[in-house]
Order: sequence, then C-alpha cells, then structure tokens
Amino acid sequence: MNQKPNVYQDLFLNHLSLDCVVFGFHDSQLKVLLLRMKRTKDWALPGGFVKPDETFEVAASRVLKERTGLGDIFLKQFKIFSDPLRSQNNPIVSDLEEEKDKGCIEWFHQRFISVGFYALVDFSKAEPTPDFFSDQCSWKALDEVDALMLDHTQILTKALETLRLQLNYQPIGYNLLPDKFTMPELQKLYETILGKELDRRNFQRRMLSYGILNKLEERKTGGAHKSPFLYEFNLGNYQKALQVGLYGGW
Amino acid sequence: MNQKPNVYQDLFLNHLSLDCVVFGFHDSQLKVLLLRMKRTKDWALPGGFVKPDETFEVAASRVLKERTGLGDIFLKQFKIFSDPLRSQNNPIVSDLEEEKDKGCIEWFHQRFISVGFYALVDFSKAEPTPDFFSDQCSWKALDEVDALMLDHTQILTKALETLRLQLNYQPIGYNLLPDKFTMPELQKLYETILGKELDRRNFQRRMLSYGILNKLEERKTGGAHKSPFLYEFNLGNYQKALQVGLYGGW
DNA sequence: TATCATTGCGTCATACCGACACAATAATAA
DNA sequence: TTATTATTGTGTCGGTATGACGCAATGATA
Repeated sequence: MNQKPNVYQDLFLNHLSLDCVVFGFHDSQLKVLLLRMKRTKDWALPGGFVKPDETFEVAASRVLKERTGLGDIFLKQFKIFSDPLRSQNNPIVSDLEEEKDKGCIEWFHQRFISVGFYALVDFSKAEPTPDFFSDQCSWKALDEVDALMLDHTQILTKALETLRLQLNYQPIGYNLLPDKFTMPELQKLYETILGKELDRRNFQRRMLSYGILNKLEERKTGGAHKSPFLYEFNLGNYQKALQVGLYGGW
Repeated sequence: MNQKPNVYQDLFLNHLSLDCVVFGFHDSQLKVLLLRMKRTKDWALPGGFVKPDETFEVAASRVLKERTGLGDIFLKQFKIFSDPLRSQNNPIVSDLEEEKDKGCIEWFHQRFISVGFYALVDFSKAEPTPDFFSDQCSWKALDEVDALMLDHTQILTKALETLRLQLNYQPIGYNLLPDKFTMPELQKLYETILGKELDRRNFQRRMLSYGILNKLEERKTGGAHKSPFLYEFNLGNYQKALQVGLYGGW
C-alpha cells in the first residue's frame, strides 16, 4: 500500500481487513505506532487487507513489514471487530473524492470486518513508514493518543487490556527490549504496560523465579548511581514459558 | 438455514462465516453439539454466515437459536481461522451437486474465513435441531468425537484449550449447571473441562474463597450416600468476577 | 570527600496451596 | 434392625509464595 493500487477488488478479498496495534518501548514509555491521514489529519492504526492466498497472520506480517521494515514480528490476533457501521465515514474516502477515483471509493464504501492484532517490536529497530493514505507514521506515547479514526480507539483499548491480561501467564519483554537489559528496565516495562508501580524487590524475586532470565557478569555503567547488572532472556525457557504459560493455574 | 436459501449471495456477506463450539454438561461428561452432513455423514460444528446488518456476535446468536432453541447464550469469540485452503472440499458441495444447484454451489466454492465461537449452554434446555445440510444434530461426549469436517477438529481443540485457560481467571458453571447444584457436581464440571482429577477438599476451599457461591440450607437427597449441600451462584459477584477476573495477578 | 538516589540482598508476618486425617451421613446389604 | 460402604463436611499441617519493608553497597555528582 505504499503505492495506491487501483485494483483493490482484484488484489484483495471483499469485506476483510485487519488493524495492528504495534507496541514499542522507549524512554520508559509504552508507545504505539500510528498513521496520520493525508487530508483529514486523523490518526489511525496501521492496517490493511487480505490477499486471496494469505492467512490473516501473513497479511498482518506483510503490512507490518511495510510500516516498520521489520520481519518476524511477534504478532497475536486478539479480537474481531464486526459492527456493521464500524467502517462508515472512513476519512480515506474524502481523500479519494478529491481525486475522483470511483473504483477506489467503492472499495472503501463496502462494509469491513477487521481482525485486531497486537504486535510487540523493538522500538529502536523499527523504521516507521507511512502508507499511501497517510503523510506521517510515528510513535505516540499512550497518554498522548487522542481520538483515533473509526473504531480504532476501541481496538487500541482492547489490545492494551489483552496485553495486561496476558502478562499474567506469559513472559514478555523479548520483543520489546534490547538483547541486554537491566532489571529496573524490565520492571519499568511492566509498570508501563500495567499503568502502576511495582515493588522493586518483589518484582525481582518473582521475575527470577520464572527462570527465563540469565544474569550476566556485566553491569550497565554510565547511569548516575549504582550500576545495575545486565540480564538477557534465556530463550529456551522463554519459548517454553510462551507455550506452557508461567503459572499452572488449575 | 433450516430451509435452503437459494440466495446466499443476496442474504450474506461473501467470505465471512462462523463456527460454534457449543459445550454442554451431562452425565458427568462435557459434550459438544455436532451436526451430521446429509450425504457424506461427516460430522461438523454448527455454523453459519453473516447478514449485512449483523455483527458476528449477533449472527452466532441467530445460528445457535436455530440449532438449540435457546436465546441469550453465553458466547465468546476465541480465534479467527483464515487458512486460504481451509474451506476447500466442503462436503456440502457434494450434497448440492446432486441437486444441480449452480448458484448455491458457487457460494460454497468461495474462500471463507471463519470466526470461532465457543458457547456454554444448559444441556437439559437445548433442543438440538439439524440445519438444511444435516440430517442429525446431537450431543457428543468429547472422547467420542472423531474426525470432523474441514478444519473443525482444529477449531474444537482450540476452543477447549481456550476454555481451560479462561478457567484460571473467570468463573464458570452458571451457564452449564442447573440453578441449584452440589459441590461435587461443580467439581466434576471442572475436572471434565480440565481432563484431570482435583482434590475434593482443596477444590471446595478455593471455590468458596471466590465468593461467587451461596450455600443453601437444602441438601440433595436420593444419592446413595451422605447427602451434599446445594449451592447456587451469587449472580452479583459472579458477574463482577466475569469482568474483573478471579485473581489480581500483577 | 561528602552527598544521595539507586541497587543488591535480605527479613518477617501472612496468605495460600497441596496433601492428608477423621467423623458424620445415607442408602444398601446382611 | 444392624453392619457395611462410599461419600461428604470440616479441619490440620508443613511448605511455599507474596506483600511490606530494612540496610548496606555503589557510583556519579556536588
């Protein structure tokens, strides 16, 4: 979608769309990747459509490759949004009307259901790239996000809610942090996602008990105080925890 | 879909379908509602399509109303299945070919994505009813379920997996048990869903600690041994637990 | 050299959980 | 009528996880 396809109906399947809530972590803040629409300047989630030979997962990967330059992104579908009126009044249409592009307008006038994905990416490695309908693609801290296009605010909210829930039985951080990181950094990530502060000492104890961290000999220097140890994820245990979960529960 | 609509393309949206995994509890067994295809005798999940004015949730409710006679069913979407090849070789088509119904065959030859729902219903109140393509609609215990049509086995497996996960932070039982029930019955439900046995005494302690049960004065008589107390769900707390979750987690 | 926020490591009381003991009960068999 | 037996109600006990907090060590800055 870097170039405007004049042939949506030939390229993509009717009614099907997807939207991605891309999370990144930077400056002790949880950020989301957003697009700004060309004419209306509305902000929107990166999204796209599905080709005849794609699963939704593949389509989402393709879209995120275009928007961030990254491949092999952590991606998870969390909900499907199917309100019959959700895709009405798409600001994209008003952009297109200026160009009198009939076929294209028709495509965007149809009803779309949207599969919501959330993605976790390394902030420093992503290269935000606008699509054809937007003039800007950039990271926004969660508390800077105003009203979004269509039902995208609702999608973002649900994604965050899901992420918070998953935190309880899934490891997180491998996709959001650099390879080596300190315990305070990891804690800050958790605190940002949860939106509340945690006890430093209890966090460390619990985190270490999961067995998904390797403590390194190095320390992170340069900070203005006592230099903390560096950690890395134990990928084997991390992957295992992703599948089995962190707690047995029942 | 009790009658065969000759006008799918006018009634429903292209590419969109849904499948429901309907769970019921009876005879200390977890059962699933299945349909048997008329000609091929393949077993399948109850499913359907989406009308232009429906959300997926509304469409699923409509389908389940037709298959069970029940309204206001506990319903939850858990995953969308979008393999491009998933809806190939639909046995329904071979049924239709006998009738040389061209338009109808075309409809079923298109690629469908399917939103998976799972539903929890009161076994005793449901009235299984086949649709136009099936000659039988009946409950099957989980271990009696053989290979299902298309990717329906995969859908069923994922539904069960989701249900087991949800058990950890959501109350369950209100939709599956009669109004009054005993602690052993509730435990049996948990054991059946989880596929493993639990300690009677620890189960009771944990269950009561949730605060979602009212202990009644009555006992259940007629059993061959000591008569157990009856319980009912405390609906207020139950609903609250559904939203907030059973455990704080982080 | 003193200051001070930050970090590493530890303590303590409490809650919770798994495993298990024992008496009470209700239908059935003797 | 009485003994048997499987089941249920209630409680205990030790181990473990959790929340709240103490204190000394560190490393840049003043």
